[in-house]
Amino acid sequence: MNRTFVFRRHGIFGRWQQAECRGRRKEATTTYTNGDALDFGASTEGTGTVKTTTSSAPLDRNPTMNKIKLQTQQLAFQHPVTRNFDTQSHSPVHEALLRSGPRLRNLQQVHAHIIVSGLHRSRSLLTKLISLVCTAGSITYARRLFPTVPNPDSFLFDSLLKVTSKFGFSIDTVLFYRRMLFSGAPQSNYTFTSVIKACADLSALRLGKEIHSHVMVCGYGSDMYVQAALIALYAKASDMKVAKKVFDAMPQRTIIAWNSLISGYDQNGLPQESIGLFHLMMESGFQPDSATIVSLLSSCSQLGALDFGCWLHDYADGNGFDLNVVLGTSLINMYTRCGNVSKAREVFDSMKERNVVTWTAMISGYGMHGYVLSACAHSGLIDDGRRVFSSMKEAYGLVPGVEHNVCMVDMFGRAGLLNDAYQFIKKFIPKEPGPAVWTSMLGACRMHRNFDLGVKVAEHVLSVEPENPGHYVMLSNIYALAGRMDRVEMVRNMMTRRRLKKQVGYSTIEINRKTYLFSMGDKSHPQTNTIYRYLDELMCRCSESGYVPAPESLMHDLEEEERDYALRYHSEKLALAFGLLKTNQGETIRIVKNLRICEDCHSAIKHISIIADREIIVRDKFRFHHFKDGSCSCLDYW
DNA sequence: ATAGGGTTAG
Repeated sequence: MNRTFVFRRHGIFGRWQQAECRGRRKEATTTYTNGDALDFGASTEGTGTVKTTTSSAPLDRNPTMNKIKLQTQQLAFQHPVTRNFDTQSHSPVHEALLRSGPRLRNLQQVHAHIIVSGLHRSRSLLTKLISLVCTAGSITYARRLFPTVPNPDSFLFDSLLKVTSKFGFSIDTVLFYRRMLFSGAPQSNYTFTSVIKACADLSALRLGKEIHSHVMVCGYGSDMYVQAALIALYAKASDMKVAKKVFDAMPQRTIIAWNSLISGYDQNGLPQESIGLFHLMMESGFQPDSATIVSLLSSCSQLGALDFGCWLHDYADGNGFDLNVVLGTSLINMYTRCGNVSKAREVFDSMKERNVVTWTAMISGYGMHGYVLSACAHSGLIDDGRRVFSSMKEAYGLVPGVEHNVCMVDMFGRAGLLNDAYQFIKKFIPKEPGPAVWTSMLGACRMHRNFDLGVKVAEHVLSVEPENPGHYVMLSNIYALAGRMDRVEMVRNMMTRRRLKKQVGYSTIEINRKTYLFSMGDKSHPQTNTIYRYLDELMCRCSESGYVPAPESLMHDLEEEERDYALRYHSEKLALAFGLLKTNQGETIRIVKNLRICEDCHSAIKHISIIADREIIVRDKFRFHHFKDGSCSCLDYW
């Protein structure tokens, strides 16, 4: 049977995408012949897709090997062969190997040199060659070289596992490990760090657990390197409980183990836990390094915790951490996502090296703050948008994904070009557009009060995703705006019947590096009375200056909070009142909301920015709102 | 004969 397995790693943290960035696009997809099953008798698991196609393995026609044969002949012709079996580091072949570095062209020549020198059975030279070839990005070359090595030993396997896992050829790591088991070469603690890392990159939990049992059997259960790798494995496979268990069982912890766990919490959407663990780490006498800082910056981004983020920036500066691409990009993300674009730009300008991630962070930062999209209502920019979209495919050969389609519909929708949005869906999205696209369309209908189209779209979305409470809320809002209260009631009943609950809305505000959380009608804060009294006072003054509360029909606005509560105790208003009380005149107020800001709050905060004479920045689920002197940076498009 | 590990950005 000629079956070939094609594995394609995807997901944002995928190593193979990184390989593409480094210009190793060719290797982003690798093929495996069917002799190499992935498992050890049990089935495998992973987030990647493993699909089977039928084709013959073209290994014999490998052009690289042909080239080598040719070069070997040429070399033999040009130079008289001097046989030298000396494999010390001074041998000319070995020297050449070290000199060539991870460059494929040079390595091919050295390979030829090895063969003509009769050293093709030297395990040490071949081990080094395979490692370098793999570092140069050619896994196919490495796979071809491996069978030519006589009696592969543990050292060879360890090197292979290390280099393949390091450069993202995770499946090869697993396959070579399997061969290692069959060959009888004993595993070392080095073996396991590489294999576990490969499993982590594949998010292969079951396979990882199997390896974990091998670790225990071989007696490396308390090796700190292996343990750190295991923590990262469980963290990447979203099993934080086991990750913590491994961590707790460590006889002596290392900064790497701390970092693994901290980043694990962060990447599993638990930024509070990640920061809490950091404090614990400091108390245990460990100093954060740049990896710690980077993970914590990401946690700050999630929380919108600017003060803590600034503290981390100062820490990195004060301890002479190098502002490399990773740290710089993390800082840019932290600053934009915590509401300070100009600081982000400062970091961006001071960076020595920038890559596509860095640029994307800066550009999307501007986008979130409305420096790009707020002007979308002008048709000139709509044309720009169209041009950019078509250039994606034509100039860059990129296939538009769901996110790009959503952006286009969103752009048309904001500008009120509902027809264009609809036409775009019909024309550019071949199959069923998917719920995200329709949701965007639905939002546009609501924003521009197009009831007929809105109802039609909502009903369609409901049929596609009957489990998503957001759609019901949106539909009921559209009915409410149209004054069809009977229909509103009907939709609400439908939700109750299907036992669907709306997402709970909350807002956070950071004061003196501490984050405070408010939910609607929240009375848990010790200073609740003061906060409510101050908020009442603020709202009165708003009304005096012309603020009109949103009509009753809007009380259950968007997908958030209970309508039974008065609008004035929405979480963002509570957080704002608290913030005004706790900060000094002239300080900017920053609030983060987990859902979209409601229309009533949006208009109230515009008034409050005048009354309290403050700049107020609210980050909602999608973008930033900068309130100043009675207007908002989103120009009421949101 | 042979070096060496685990953690970090969207």
